[in-house]
Amino acid sequence: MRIGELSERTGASRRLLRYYEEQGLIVAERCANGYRSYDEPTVDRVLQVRGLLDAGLPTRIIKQILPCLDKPRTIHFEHATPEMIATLEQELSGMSERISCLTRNRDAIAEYLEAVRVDR
Amino acid sequence: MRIGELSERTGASRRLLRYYEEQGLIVAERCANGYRSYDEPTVDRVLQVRGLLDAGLPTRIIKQILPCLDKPRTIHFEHATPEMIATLEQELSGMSERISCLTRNRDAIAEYLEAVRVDR
DNA sequence: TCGAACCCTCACATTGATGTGAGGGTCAAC
DNA sequence: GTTGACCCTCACATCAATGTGAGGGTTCGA
Repeated sequence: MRIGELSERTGASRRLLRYYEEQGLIVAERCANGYRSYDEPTVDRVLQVRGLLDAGLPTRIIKQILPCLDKPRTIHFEHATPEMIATLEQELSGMSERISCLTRNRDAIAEYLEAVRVDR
Repeated sequence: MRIGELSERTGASRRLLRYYEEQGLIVAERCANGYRSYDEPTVDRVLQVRGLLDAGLPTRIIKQILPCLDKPRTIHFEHATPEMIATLEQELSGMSERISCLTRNRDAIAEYLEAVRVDR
């Protein structure tokens, strides 16, 4: 699949897809004419990247954790250096904090909306 | 409390606190000499703002939802315009998506860490 | 009364994620 | 063989969240 189709299927602009590649978040084959060529799993990959990005993680971190999230879940020990583990543990707790903050606030908003709806 | 103390207690730089004020996220009294003066609840407010910011919400949105999140939970109907409600509903589902994406990935990371720990 | 440790405003710099546009190939269909 | 819809690279623009520093007041204790 070429960049246009990937863009349509993921909602990410072409520019952005090239940026993700530049950041090492996705990879692209090249056709003889220089066009980028993507395989099917890249679609999910891009969606996951966008989800994480949207959740506030920087590309730098996403790049680090993506290899651990591949399916089928092969444990890539090459990535499991002590620093890597430490980074992951740190990011893990950061994500948990983020999740609870988001959840707390989402629930508060839901509660507010509920109250407003009922009360008028 | 002055800006220095608030900064220390929240972990936000002085510069950032002034920025939040500029964005309408927090308010500050002024002393006779022009110094900013904050009350106790501002500490929590700043922490909440930082949590939301870190979770990926822009100040523009945070500013809109903050009034709905005040405790004691007074329903501020002035804010409850139809557009406001629509914005909130939209933001609500966005947050839910974010939460599930974050949760999914956090769990995957936890699982990975678990596997790596056991396996070596 | 001097210095340290605060505070102020203003304004320019930076970083990360994006948009936009110029200048130019490729390719299929007409 | 030209047109339209793709693709390429490069580079400058933008926006939000921050950093940083200049230039200058206030407060307070030695």
